[in-house]
Amino acid sequence: MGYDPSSFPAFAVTVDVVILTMSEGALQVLLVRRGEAPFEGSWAIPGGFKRPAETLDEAAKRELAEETGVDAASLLTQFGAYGDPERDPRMNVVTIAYLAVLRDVGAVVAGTDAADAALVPVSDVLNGDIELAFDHLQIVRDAIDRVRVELEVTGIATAFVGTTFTLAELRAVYEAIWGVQLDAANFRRSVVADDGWVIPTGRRARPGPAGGRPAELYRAGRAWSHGGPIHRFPRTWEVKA
Amino acid sequence: MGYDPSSFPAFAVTVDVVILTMSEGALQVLLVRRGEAPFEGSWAIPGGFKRPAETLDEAAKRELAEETGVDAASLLTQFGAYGDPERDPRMNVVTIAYLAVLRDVGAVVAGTDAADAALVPVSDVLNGDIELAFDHLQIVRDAIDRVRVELEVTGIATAFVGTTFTLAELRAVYEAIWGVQLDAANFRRSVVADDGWVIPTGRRARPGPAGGRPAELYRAGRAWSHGGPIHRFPRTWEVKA
DNA sequence: AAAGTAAAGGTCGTGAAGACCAAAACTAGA
DNA sequence: TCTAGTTTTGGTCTTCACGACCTTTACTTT
Repeated sequence: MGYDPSSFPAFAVTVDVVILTMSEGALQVLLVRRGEAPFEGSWAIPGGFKRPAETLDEAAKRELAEETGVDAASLLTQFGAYGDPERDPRMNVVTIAYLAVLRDVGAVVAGTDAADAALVPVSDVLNGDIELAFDHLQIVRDAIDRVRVELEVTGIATAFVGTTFTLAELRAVYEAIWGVQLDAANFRRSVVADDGWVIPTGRRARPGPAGGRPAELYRAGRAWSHGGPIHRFPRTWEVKA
Repeated sequence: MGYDPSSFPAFAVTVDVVILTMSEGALQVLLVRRGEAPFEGSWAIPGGFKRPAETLDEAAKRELAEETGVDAASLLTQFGAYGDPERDPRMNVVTIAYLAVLRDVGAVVAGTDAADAALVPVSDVLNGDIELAFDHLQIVRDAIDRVRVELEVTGIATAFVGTTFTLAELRAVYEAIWGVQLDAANFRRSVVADDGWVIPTGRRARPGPAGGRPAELYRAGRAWSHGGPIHRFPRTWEVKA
């Protein structure tokens, strides 16, 4: 690497966080309304400059805390870097994108550096109903792609629900993110067969307003480094090229 | 995002490429010997500064071409960003890591900005027999992790072999990367059942020096966006936490 | 010609996944 | 209190993917 250490192209480095949660049966993303140019007034995913003394992971954790008040997310993973020269009209900015999964945050607190913040359904973002600043639409798309495979390959699903949950709630996570319908009985079998992933508490949940047999309450057990209990794709795979 | 566009922390941004190939039945990584401090004389993965006018993908493609002469790799994917403040003793450097897969490159040409270059078995790197500069050991580890799941989840295996190959060669890719033994008959069944992934050419390969029935030659068909034909994990999954 | 080797093809048993049905346990309303 | 509706939970059955293992085919070398 033959270069002069003192003369290198300088870039701004930011960390952006796609914060996902389940709310009202749908997958939601936390957006902030930009308070200044460029893209003043439009929605964006929260983020900010990396500080010279912190790591990327620390920067992501800090941004998440500033925006939501949550200091420890259920999950916070880096999933991509974006550095197109024109992605920020002001200057050359390289951003490292993180995916955060939170159990439903009731009241979203607007962070220190955002004029406004809101949870919006990801479907509204993906189909273009809500326009995002910069290349944030692409970043959100990539985040969704990531969470979809993460759901299959790790035990990430429990990160979306509370500390105690019913199997129906857990099933709703898969159904919302994958956009499929899962058989309740078969789902239960797969999940409890995966010994240790969910642990029955012995307590039961109150049935909803429609009645029905009260569901058993579970809590999250161990996570998986590779291989979750539920799989999509009946065995027909999609073609890329 | 309340910041002053003119006063932001400046970083150096580099792109590093982990170049993998199969050679002599083992997974190999391309390393360059550093010609200057720091870590002068030790091995590193090739990389260099991102230029202000190019995208990250373009920078990776350029680095790959500079180092190997190959202008179009079978595969070139971004898989991680590294930005620890102390990762480079001279200054604050954020690097974006790419994974490149090449069919066996016979003669490795030392690039313009490297004193020396060589293919070394990844096992020698992973077990510490070969020490790498900076945090490049971690980067190579992550690259291997990535290629292992990519192998299962996409049709990436054909990127390691030539334009025409036998099923035994293809099977060797899986066996080397996953460190497993696969039954030749079952492997064949899985692969050809995945209609369109490999296409028989009708021609046959010359048997090796040990003799044996000549194998049919195949060429790569379409790739997969998700879901390859071969799966590891007999059904026992590893625990993370 | 005989022995050796690797590819290719077959068979069989196990087990996972999905479709579908039935029972259990609650709510709401008559 | 009784009945209808709803949801969870449990059961059965079929299908099919996967791995273990064996046989046949087509070449090599001696």
